[in-house]
Amino acid sequence: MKPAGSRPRAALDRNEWIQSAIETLAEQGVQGMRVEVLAKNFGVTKGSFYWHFKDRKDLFDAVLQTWRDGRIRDIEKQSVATPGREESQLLHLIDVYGATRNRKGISIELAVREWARRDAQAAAVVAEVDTWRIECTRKLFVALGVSDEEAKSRSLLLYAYVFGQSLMACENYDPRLADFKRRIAELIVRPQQDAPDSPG
Amino acid sequence: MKPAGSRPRAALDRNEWIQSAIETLAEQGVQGMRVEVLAKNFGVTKGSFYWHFKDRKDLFDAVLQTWRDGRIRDIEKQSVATPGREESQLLHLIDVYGATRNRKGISIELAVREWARRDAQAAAVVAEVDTWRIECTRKLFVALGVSDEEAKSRSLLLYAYVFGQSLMACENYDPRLADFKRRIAELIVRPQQDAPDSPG
DNA sequence: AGCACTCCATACGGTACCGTACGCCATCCA
DNA sequence: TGGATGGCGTACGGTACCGTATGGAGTGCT
Repeated sequence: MKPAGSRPRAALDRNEWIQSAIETLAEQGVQGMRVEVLAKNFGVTKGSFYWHFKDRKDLFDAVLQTWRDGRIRDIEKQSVATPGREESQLLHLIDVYGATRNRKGISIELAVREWARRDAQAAAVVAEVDTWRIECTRKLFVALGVSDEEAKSRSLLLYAYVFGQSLMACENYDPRLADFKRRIAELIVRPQQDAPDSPG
Repeated sequence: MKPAGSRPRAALDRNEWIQSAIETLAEQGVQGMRVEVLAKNFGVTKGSFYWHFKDRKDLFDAVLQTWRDGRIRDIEKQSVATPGREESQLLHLIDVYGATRNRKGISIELAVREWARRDAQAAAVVAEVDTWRIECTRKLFVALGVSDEEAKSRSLLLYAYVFGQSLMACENYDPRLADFKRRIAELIVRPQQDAPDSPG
């Protein structure tokens, strides 16, 4: 039995390094995942790191795979179609990526995509995740009765919008921003523009 | 009169450093703008750099201001409303940011926004540019006859979409991708969903 | 007790940077 | 023709890293 909470320190495993690296990735980008800095955050030296990992690239690969697996699980969990509730499921999806909450998840997303712009492996992982996501929302749209083309288009728009939104700095543009976002979400999700809603 | 094309090398000025730094920014991100690397690209040493700039931050500030000024000029140029052509102007805007051409401009955009996520000054510049852009497209939408709220919402959607699009890796998702993008652009720009277009 | 194995510390060499101090050459100006 | 100044090279100290080599404390096994 291991001395789980003893003073010196519990032994680290690969996964703790990976989780810590992902947090650093979110905060500082790829370049921020530095061996000696991660080690210092744990209160150990890099001797420990090089016990668990061959080199820095080994950590990078593990981070990418861990992110990929987590995303795929999440996507499947969030996109199981519940007949009759597809529209609110889509709206919920947009809301989840809405930057105010889930700040950490968004940061990781952006950091990985930034990474992908300059690294082929990361780009491949992002492509895989994107394809999964679009496929799942496409099914939700199809369940709403739109054509396949329309469903794919709207899925693309949905994800491009949510990611692009988190890139923009418009918090102070208009106090009614939350209303605007609701309006946009409905424009994306509604198969047909119909009812004009009056203020009040 | 300066010896403009003499063999040794024409003297550099601040602006050449700044332009080179912006290219590096697009390719490698903020961390890539390194004094000694930029100098080596010019075939000089950093002695030259520190003649033109106080320090690295001085270059960073200049890069941000240069980008800001260029964007503001571009936005004004692209968004002068031509009565009766507002819809095609908006479609053209979406097209310009369409990643396939204008690759360099997009790279700079993304790099600056990545920068802005971790630097308050950059964030302020991005906020300024975003506000300008949204304001200009808002006017175009208003000229199309939609309400102020709708115009602001669609402007937000438009820019979030184009930036988000360049973050995604979906080139191989479907060969009809170009069609999808056209469809999306029209969904964003059209004040009212109306005519169902049949295939063929 | 003795040994192996796990996990980490220490120490080292090497690289890529930042910023500064200072020197050198060309040009312009009186 | 000499002195000021613009523009850059050279050299240095310092820091923050990566990766390796090796030692050493703790634990389990026999």
